[in-house]
Amino acid sequence: MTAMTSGQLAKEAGVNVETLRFYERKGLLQEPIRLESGHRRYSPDVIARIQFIKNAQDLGFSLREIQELLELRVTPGSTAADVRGRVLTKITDVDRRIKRLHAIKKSLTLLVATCSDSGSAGDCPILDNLDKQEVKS
Amino acid sequence: MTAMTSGQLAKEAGVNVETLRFYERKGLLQEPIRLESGHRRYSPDVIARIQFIKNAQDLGFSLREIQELLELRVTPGSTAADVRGRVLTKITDVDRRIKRLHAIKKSLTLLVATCSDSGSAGDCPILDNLDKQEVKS
DNA sequence: CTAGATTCCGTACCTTAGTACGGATTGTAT
DNA sequence: ATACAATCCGTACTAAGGTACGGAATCTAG
Repeated sequence: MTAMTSGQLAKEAGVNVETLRFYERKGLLQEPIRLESGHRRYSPDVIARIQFIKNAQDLGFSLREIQELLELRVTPGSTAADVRGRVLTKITDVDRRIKRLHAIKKSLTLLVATCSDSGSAGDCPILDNLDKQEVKS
Repeated sequence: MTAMTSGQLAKEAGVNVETLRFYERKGLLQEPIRLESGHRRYSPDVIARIQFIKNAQDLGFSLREIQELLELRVTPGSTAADVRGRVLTKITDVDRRIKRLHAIKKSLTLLVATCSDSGSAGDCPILDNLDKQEVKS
């Protein structure tokens, strides 16, 4: 079986059929050839492409960014350094988010320390502190 | 000036007027009294309430969660331990997100190491690796 | 008093990443 | 041949957190 239907591809790749159409609209998947009937016929290579998308998503890339990565792949004149740059930018981005979460955690931890675990919610110092709290990121 | 218009409140609190209506619809802000004309009249206390919301947002709480916190405040029978519990849950959540971001960063860093910064994008090993990459969270 | 600013309302729109729906065609198996 | 499954399409809907729009009514300053 050298070619597959949308249903088969969806199953193989572990995505919804609707998702295939969605990716196609977004330009993440090339428009496949069609039968006379209009039904799509996919090359099994598309499975790998979908894996690529999912892996990149797992690494924190948005579909927009993934599209750009995929375009780099085929754009003449684009260099490996370009690709590397995207990844480095993403690392910086991830670093920022980690820092921010650490700041949040710190604030939350301080907040918990103010609360003695007894008494009514209305008297809970946490709620009062939320009136003044500030997170530094 | 013991009472203020929506425009004044919005300005004082640093939010959009539309946001006030939005929060009202969401139940985050109590419906204010109205003039004969139907125009809203706010107590200056609402500024603090909006600060509370913004601070809690900064700490990673969603509007839904903030609403629950605000409800705890006035629900008879709810305890300080309840409030404390919400915050502890949020800390756990933040921890999970931090761990996940660390795993992502690690993978991205490994990815960058595979790329020699020269050559064409099509040959970049990063793109090949994205076909097999896996993030462990 | 009148112009221009503000506020009112419902609704639509935005982003992201899909999922769901419903009716019309095909494809397939018996 | 007939039934049932799969696919097609456009559109609408979801979540979250708002922002924008347009027309009507009201408020305020000169």
